[in-house]
Amino acid sequence: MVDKDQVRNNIIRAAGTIFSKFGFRKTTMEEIARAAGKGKSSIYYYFSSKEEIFEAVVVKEARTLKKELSKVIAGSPDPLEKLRNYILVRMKTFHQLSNFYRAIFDEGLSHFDFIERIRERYDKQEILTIRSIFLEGIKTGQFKPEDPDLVAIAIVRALKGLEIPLFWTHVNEDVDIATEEILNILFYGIVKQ
Amino acid sequence: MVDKDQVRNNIIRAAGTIFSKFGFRKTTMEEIARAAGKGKSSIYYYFSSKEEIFEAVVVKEARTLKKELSKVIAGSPDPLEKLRNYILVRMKTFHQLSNFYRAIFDEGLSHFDFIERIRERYDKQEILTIRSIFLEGIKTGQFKPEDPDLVAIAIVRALKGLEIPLFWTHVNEDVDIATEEILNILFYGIVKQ
DNA sequence: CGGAATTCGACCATTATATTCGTAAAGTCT
DNA sequence: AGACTTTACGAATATAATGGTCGAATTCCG
Repeated sequence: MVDKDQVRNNIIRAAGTIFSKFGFRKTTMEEIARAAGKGKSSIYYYFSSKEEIFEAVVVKEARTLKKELSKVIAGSPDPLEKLRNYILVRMKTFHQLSNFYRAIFDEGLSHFDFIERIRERYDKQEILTIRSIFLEGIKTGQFKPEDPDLVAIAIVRALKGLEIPLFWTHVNEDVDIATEEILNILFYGIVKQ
Repeated sequence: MVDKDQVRNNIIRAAGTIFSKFGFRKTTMEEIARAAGKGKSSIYYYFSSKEEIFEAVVVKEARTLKKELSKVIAGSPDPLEKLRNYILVRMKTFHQLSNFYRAIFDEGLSHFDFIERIRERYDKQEILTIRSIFLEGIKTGQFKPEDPDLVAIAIVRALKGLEIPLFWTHVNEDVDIATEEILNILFYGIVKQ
């Protein structure tokens, strides 16, 4: 009982790396089991279905990302730095997990209601976070005193816009550059001069 | 007739990127077709099977690698540079195509006889190339006058050794470092001082 | 027009795969 | 040790995915 969670976590970790490489559909229980060092049937002792494993992985991944972003934000007192680092880390993570997240958007995979929920909650949180950074920046006089709600939403939309080519084309290398580019444009348009 | 080759190449290119991401097994005809902008059945007008497409991709990829390596070797007159660059480029390419090549080694996929043939020919060629560079280096006095055949084979084996963890673990980032490391060790043991 | 080249939807046969189940092995407690 | 619980897995199954075929439609081109 005590290390059932241990094994569960192990499975989640193993499954995570495979999902992130091949997405939901192309990942088989066989592979997950092998990567976790167990027989295929044994997995069902810990999870009732492939979807449940996927859900666990998504939840864990979301939590990790959230933690990482918090750390980044706390890392610098300068709102400008904060915003820059936040966006950079967020894009990098999404980039790494492109296959993984593609599974979420791909085809009929969107009928995973728990994903919709996570996604929605995440979007709202992200808007709030950016809004808050932006507000700080207004206070310090570094950002123009625009409506923070509108600006936050605009930025989130821009980031979402970056996801699309990120997940569908295979020209992944360009994304980092594109992100930097967008960041610069964003700042030149946002920073009070 | 004239742009049948055009379409064929297009299919090969499309299939190549998918194979390189997911390997032979996980890549479906449906995906290849979609990526090539054709219906699934239409693909069979140009290729008689999935294996045939795979073969075409492998051949093309091998040709590209060969060309790139030739260029690198011709690029520098210094045997030491040559060897270093050769190994670097070779490892980088194999690294990028890890999924792709994994398909070759995975499970029962090795009964693709044409792959065996390519592989064998490639290994022999590689030994000759390295041997030749090493001989140059002996002439210039930069390498110890060891038996070039044995040294070449040893190096090729070392490179092959690097492939294994390269293709099977997921800690891919470490490989570049590992390669550099090996290169340094190799040179410190090889370069006359 | 008329025939050849090209495309594709519908279909089939086979395979792959998620999940179940019965049972074996490994602990655990008394 | 023996009974009882937890954990593991091989074999079996039902279903979905997929490679490949075929004939009909569409486009090309003289």
